[in-house]
Amino acid sequence: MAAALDFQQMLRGAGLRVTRPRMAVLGAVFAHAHAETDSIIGAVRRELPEVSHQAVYDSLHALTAAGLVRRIQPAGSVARYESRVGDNHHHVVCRSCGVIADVDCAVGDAPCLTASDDRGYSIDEAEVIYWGLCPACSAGRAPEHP
Amino acid sequence: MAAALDFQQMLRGAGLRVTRPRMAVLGAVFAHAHAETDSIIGAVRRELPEVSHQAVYDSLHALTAAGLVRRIQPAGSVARYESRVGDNHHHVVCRSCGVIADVDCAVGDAPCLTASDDRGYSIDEAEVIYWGLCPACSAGRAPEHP
DNA sequence: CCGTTTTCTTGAACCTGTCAAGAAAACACT
DNA sequence: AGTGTTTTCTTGACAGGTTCAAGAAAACGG
Repeated sequence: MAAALDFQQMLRGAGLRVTRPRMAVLGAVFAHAHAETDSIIGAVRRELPEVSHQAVYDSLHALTAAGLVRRIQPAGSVARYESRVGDNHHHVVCRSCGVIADVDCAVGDAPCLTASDDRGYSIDEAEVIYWGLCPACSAGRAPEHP
Repeated sequence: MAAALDFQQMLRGAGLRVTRPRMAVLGAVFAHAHAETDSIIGAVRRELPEVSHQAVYDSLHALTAAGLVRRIQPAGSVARYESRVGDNHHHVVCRSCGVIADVDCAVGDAPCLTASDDRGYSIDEAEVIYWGLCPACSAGRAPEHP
């Protein structure tokens, strides 16, 4: 777990101003992987009860643009954020309850970055999402999100 | 391009009732690849001016559930639909103008369907989205969607 | 042709997320 | 430290895509 000082350095290193809301948002994203915006707002407010949701949205945008966090949004889901950036991992999403888990890239370092025919696009990222059922849901147990 | 009779058979084959809105929606999805919901509503109304958007949403859900069309929704985009199903192709999305193109799967038939570590999930689909710039946008020309 | 079931119409609501204006805070410089 | 400039946060309203709910209409089986 990264500490307050680390977050501060991360912000400065990315050329961003250090503010309480940003520190709290960064902490929330590191503490809760794949958290949706609403959860992040909740987590931030436990530390700083007065932050506006707008501040959280702005912070998340700034952090995403700076590459400190990554935004993921599987179809049918709201935006989620995670702190693992730059390590080319992918995600498994449960069709039933929506839970997301990380999956390291099957093929190596930057594998999928080449399409068979790139259609003339200049590709800079390959995103892989595996769809299926999480262990709990495939076992027939009640999903987290009924 | 598939004709009305084909659509009718597709619906029946999938155990769905044949209704005018569904026929029109199916036709619209086949005619316009990667069309967003709004465009589909427009296309359907050119044929059946009185359909409600709700009927289109319901039809799209039914067709998607039946596997006749596929719903795709890259992050930051609204829902889009396509008629190529079951052939394991993927998509390139332009970061600038949002245009989507099809890409045949690089590795073969059902390649990416195996994650290095599936985390206990029972995976049934691997979705790959390549992000980059389309030829027009990377050439610096004005994007379609300024 | 009739009854049952599914689907469509109508109209309203919801929920993320964004826009806009001013107040407050952070940083650079002295 | 103090000050000025720039960025960021607060407040409040708003937007667009999608869903919910109730009743009317249409499709299908017999």
